[in-house]
Amino acid sequence: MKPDLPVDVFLPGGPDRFRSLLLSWFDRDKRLLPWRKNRSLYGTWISEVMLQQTTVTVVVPYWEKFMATFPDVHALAAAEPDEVLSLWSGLGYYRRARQLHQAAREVVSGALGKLPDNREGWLDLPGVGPYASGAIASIGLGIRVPALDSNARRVLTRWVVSEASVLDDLRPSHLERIGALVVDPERPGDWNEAVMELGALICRASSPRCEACPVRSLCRAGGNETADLIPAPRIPSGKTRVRLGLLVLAWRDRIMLMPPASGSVVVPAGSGAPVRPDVSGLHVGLWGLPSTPWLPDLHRGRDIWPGSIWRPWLESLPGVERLPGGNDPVLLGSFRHAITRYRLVVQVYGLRLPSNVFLDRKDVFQMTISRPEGGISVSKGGKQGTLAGTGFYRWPSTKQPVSKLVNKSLVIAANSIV
DNA sequence: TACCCGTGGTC
DNA sequence: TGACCAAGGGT
Repeated sequence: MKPDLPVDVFLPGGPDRFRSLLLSWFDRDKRLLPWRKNRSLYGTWISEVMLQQTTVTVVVPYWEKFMATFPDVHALAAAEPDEVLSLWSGLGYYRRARQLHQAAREVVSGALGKLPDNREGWLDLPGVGPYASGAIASIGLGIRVPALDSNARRVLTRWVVSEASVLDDLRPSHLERIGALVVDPERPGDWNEAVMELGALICRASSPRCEACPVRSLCRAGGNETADLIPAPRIPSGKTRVRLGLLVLAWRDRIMLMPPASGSVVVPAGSGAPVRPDVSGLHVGLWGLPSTPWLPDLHRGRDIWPGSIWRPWLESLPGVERLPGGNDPVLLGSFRHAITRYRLVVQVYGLRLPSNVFLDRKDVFQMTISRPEGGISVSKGGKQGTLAGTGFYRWPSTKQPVSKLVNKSLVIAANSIV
């Protein structure tokens, strides 16, 4: 793998044959995805951002709802940040939503006044990097540029490298060059999609289906039956074990949420007071359940977060000096969850406050969830609305009852806490 | 450069 | 249950 080797050594079988086989397969076997019908530049942009590190099946419903709510860049730019985040709730990587919204506003208020018509223009927008700018320019604008995501890198690497021992010789710059050379001049967008589709369906990271591959006859790794060794596996990074408690504080027909950390949270930090669930940049801009701080899980299996730790804070609320059943939340259960580099053990506590306690203190809780028929609505700063206008962090749904308590069934939790 | 940022599916 | 990974970008 030397950079001065002839092109046909870099491109086994030659680019024309490779393109022809792959595009024919793509035309026949490509998935019918919502953003592939009635293509638009805007819709392509939204899909590319949502698909970053996120699987297709997860993205589909989010994309459809997003497009229905914000059908064009003007609608998106005119939205409140909270509305955009709410449509992202559950999708993860929430910075994408904030940057998408910011980019829309830059587009609308910028000199151009419309979406960029070249790759460089896209690259200037927040949240659009080397890959996404190439994908949008080729798929949405028909410009002949590569779009090298992890799928494409894997496909190209296996195509040109037969064994793991020479992987070190294939530098990133070589891969970039190969990627740029091989883009189909007539159908650049279809080409980039085809390479990614092959990587997603056939040339998978684990257990590649070489027997079903349309370009197997040209593929060095496939021919050598070494595809599962290429490219080299990444070095895993360690997970930090963390334990935390969540408080489901029910009052009347409501569950308490705390406002985004960027807002004015008057609850004093320190002993006993609930905090926002975000830690060092996680869940920025989202509302969330009151939480204990995240602390190292040094005592596995032990209940080191008794619900009583919130007692001082609870007793500071008006009318909560002494509750009939005591001021200590009860442990409802626990679940495990992983967020990027953290492995969490989450213990969920519940406490129902008597309905005659007055809790409409905007300086403590700025939003609560209530439960009308047909959905969840919120009161926020005294105004009624629906949850489809407020982003909040949803803990992952599992089949465990406890997890349901803190997710889509917050309503149930409100009624189940006695 | 190596981290950091979420979530859900798969084996 | 846990490791791996998916249409990456920002710092």
